[in-house]
Amino acid sequence: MTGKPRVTSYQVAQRAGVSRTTVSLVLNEVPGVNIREETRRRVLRAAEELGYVPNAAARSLVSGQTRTLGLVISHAEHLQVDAFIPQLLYGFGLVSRQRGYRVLLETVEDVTKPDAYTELVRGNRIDGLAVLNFRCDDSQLPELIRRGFPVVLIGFHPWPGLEDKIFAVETDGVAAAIRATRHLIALGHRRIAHITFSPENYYATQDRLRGYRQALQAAGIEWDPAWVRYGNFSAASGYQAMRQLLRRKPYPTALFAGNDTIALGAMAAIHRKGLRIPEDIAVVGYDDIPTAPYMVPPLTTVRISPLEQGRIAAEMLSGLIEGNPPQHRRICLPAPLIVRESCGAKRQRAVSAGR
Amino acid sequence: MTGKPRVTSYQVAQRAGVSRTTVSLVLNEVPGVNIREETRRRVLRAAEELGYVPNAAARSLVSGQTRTLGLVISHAEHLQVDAFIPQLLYGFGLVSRQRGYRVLLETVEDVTKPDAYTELVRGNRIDGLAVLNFRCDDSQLPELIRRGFPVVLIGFHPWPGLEDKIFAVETDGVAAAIRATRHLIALGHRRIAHITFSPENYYATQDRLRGYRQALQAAGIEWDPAWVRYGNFSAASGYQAMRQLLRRKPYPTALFAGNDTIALGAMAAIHRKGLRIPEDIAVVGYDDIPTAPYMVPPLTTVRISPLEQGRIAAEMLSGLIEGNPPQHRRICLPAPLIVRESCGAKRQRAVSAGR
DNA sequence: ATGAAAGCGCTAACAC
DNA sequence: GTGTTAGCGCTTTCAT
Repeated sequence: MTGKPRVTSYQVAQRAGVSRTTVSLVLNEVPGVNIREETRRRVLRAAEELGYVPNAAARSLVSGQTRTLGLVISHAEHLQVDAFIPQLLYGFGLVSRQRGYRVLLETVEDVTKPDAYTELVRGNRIDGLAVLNFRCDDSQLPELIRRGFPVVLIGFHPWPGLEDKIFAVETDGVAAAIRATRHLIALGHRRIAHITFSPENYYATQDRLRGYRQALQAAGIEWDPAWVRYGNFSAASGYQAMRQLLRRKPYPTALFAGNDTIALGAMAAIHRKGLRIPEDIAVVGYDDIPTAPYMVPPLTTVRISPLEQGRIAAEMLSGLIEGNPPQHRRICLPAPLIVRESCGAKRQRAVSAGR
Repeated sequence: MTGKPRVTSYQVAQRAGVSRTTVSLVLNEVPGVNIREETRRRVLRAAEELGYVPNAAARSLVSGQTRTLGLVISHAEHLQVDAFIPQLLYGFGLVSRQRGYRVLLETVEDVTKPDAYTELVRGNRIDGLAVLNFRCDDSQLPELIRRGFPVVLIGFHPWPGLEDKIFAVETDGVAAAIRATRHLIALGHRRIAHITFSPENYYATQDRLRGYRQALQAAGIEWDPAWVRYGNFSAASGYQAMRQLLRRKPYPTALFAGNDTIALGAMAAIHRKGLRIPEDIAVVGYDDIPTAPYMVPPLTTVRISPLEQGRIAAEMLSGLIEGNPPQHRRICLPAPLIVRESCGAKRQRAVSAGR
């Protein structure tokens, strides 16, 4: 396919007038081996001139290492609408590259058929695995973890019997949801609706629902199932769900949306109905996507840090692979409530700072 | 690292009572080789029972193939704010998986140091390369293409002397920008502003600027450089740019935004100024991101098809690798103008259909 | 129809 | 210090 003849370590050795061993020793800077400075130079020069790049397959065949990290994204279809994943990807890629790893992206559609990433592991394509949005009923992952394969979860999910073997980055979704809901309660709201994701979806979104209910309960507000609606991650689903909520009176006076995209859709529905935000209905979102400050009105929301989560996941994983397990098995990032105007706590003024 | 002993083709052969050759023959379904049905069965069973997965490194070492596609994203920081890339990723991943390829994601920060993906190629980590957002001054890629390495560009960029060697998916940005601008002109606007990206950025955005200018010129409207502002891909930059535009009178009566995210930011600035959309200022975007129908008001915009572009890129690339070059070297996707309400052509009514 | 043997490009234990 | 040699696990002629 390529016109150029392949450059192997043999060619380099020839040109430098040494053996392939020496080439390997020099290029890999093997510690504890002293090579004459002049030889060293010659090898480096030869490699440079020939544009030598070691064959990854050969190297990994003998070393057992691939210098590649697997990143599994189940529910890949969310890539289309969710703003969390790309930012995570960015952070993950950043650190991976810094540490000399490639990223193999595995987008999984159907997680119930979980052979997808197992093949990566068994086929020795990757040195470690970061998993996003895994399903509760995924059976392959626990086995992998139990066997000691380096795995980092993004977003934690409790696994009976495996708690002390799991490495994870996460945010405390329950606490954040409580904070968001309590904020609305403190503003005087009692009819607070919630739009979340289909029940069988992420564990993370169940957290938000749980936090929402706990906050209501703590405030002595009775929980009305009719005020909880299910959508997916899209603005369209938020729009639909909000329309349903607005179909019967009394309206809720506040909404805690499962994410910012849903919030955007819901806000469109509210505007359409001729109601004002936050005067008629206050809105709080979740994610703090980059466009949140520019919504109408600017969205009050919970800030999670996808970029940071990506960075940390890559750091933990590379550490794990290289035998430096992170100090803490579970890193829980803060998820502060960013108060803008959609909740009614602030009056209209300059756009709040972005991120 | 893994507790389990590695399963090699040897183990399978042992268990099935055949040689490794036979195992390879059976598992790879090598054409032109007849193997007794019973032997075949035994091998398959043994492999199944042992959970055998061929070692990728070994296989690629001997075959020279990796079954891996490289996807290079330069300007990786755009992952954070741009909605185009994740959708593209989704489409690309979808088709890649279908065709039996893995995806190696290479996020490049600094494209002027373009060793990044060259290592992938020379190190034989990938069978082909898809490149998004490459820079005009990238010097490695032409060399790769010239050598016959399978490369597909996402978004075309003219390369003198290489036109007949390039494979690309693209949309006609100039035509789309003309359509968008002309639409505004037809609505009676003559003071039409444009917010685009920094000049040294993508070729694609230069297209939009060019189309904008051509449309103005064709309508006999003088081009005023003061009405063109530069931002990056973010809503924040759109907000800032619009504020600048609103700083001096007369205001533009219409805006053609370089992308939807910028449009969102600009719309926030317009609202903040107490002006109405579209009555005071009409807005047209570019991209048709999934949330466009839910903006306030719903955004008139140009629909490009990132998912489709991703699919096609993966199709072209796998075809190229397997010796089935696509019929057309350059596939140019339509980019229709989706008219919603922000341009003022439609009056307020139900939210337009999503995508 | 099946098996023996060579070799892909590299690293690392062992000689010299 | 540097070269020789033996694999890593697989595919693939070439014999049988």
